[in-house]
Amino acid sequence: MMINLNTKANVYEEKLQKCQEYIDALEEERRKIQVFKRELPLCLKLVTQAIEACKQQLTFSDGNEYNFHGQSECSEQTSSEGPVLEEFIPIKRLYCDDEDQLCKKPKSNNNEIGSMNNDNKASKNSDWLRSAQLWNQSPDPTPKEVQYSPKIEQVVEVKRDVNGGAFHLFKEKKSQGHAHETSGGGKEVGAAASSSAETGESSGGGNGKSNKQEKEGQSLRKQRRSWSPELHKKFLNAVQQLGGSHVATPKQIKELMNVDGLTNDEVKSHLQKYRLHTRRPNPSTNHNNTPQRQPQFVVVGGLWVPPQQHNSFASTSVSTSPPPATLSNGICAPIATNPTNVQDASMSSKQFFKNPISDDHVSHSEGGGGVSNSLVTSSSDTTTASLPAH
DNA sequence: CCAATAATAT
DNA sequence: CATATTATTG
Repeated sequence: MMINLNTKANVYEEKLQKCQEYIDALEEERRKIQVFKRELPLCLKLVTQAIEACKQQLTFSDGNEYNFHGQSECSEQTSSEGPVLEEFIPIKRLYCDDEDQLCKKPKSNNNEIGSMNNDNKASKNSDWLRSAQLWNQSPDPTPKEVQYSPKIEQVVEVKRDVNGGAFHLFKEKKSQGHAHETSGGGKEVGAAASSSAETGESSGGGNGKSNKQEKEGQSLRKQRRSWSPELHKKFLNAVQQLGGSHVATPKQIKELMNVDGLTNDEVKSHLQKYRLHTRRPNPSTNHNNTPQRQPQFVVVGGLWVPPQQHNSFASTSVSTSPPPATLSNGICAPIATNPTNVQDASMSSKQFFKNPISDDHVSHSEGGGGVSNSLVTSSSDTTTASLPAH
């Protein structure tokens, strides 16, 4: 008898302990999502409720030992809230799964998404945050609501004049040594995270599914991609490496840039514009003796600078000779001098390649292969410059 | 309303 | 992939 009681008590103890552990786990969980309480208010609430419920179970269970379905209650709550949460599918999947699991919710919807590794939530969180990309910065001054699901993106018309801001920002940014790409990305994660990401390709292979709304295909044009200076810089680098805008092919460029979420079409389009602009931006200005050949600006390490300046610090002898002279005797001597490719830059278009950015070799450590864009890069490009082509 | 520029169609 | 056209945005 006593033995029996003893074991019973033991079992009970054990259950109590388990319950306590469960509560602990829940609390830890809550602590984790505390950070996202704005984004996941319901989730937080849910967990809190669960904790309370379990605690109550603990206290009450003193009297009636066996109503140990603390969990059942839990699941009840979950299920009750479940429907409400349906609208926040992504969140639920991402963050509330754990609870579902813990609660051993009977219905346990094993969606295909279930394949998602539920393991380290922490890393998942960061992943989620990391998905922010450098070109679409959502300035969204009101962080309170983040759009998690790309599906409702059309609702978020918000302001997309962000670019302007970005540009200014970069302009001001004298970027010293450090790569703003990474650091910036990391630092601004919070802000960037609120971005709705374009069509939702998202990074880390989140949803491979084409989330094209099955609505009328016409209505959704892809979100305009804003070519931030950073992005454009990468583009330039890629183009340079490939030996000029005319030989570079969109696909190659895209791959060289190694920017995820960037599509061929986007690169193509940008390349098109780039070519247009590099070709003969402003014929009228060119009425000097050396027509189109002599660039008004040369690019140095990604910088557009007036030739004089460039010469001044770039070279010694030839520099003094004015463009016309060089043309008469030699072919674009100055250009040759300048190792960096001289994209014919006569474009006077206001903004296209106005180069506020001073980023010499900021260019990274990207996985795609080191890009040394600096002066040493492609002297081969001089060929491009030298041959008038068109 | 126009120019610029990105997306899409050819 | 290159161009042409169309849509969108400032």
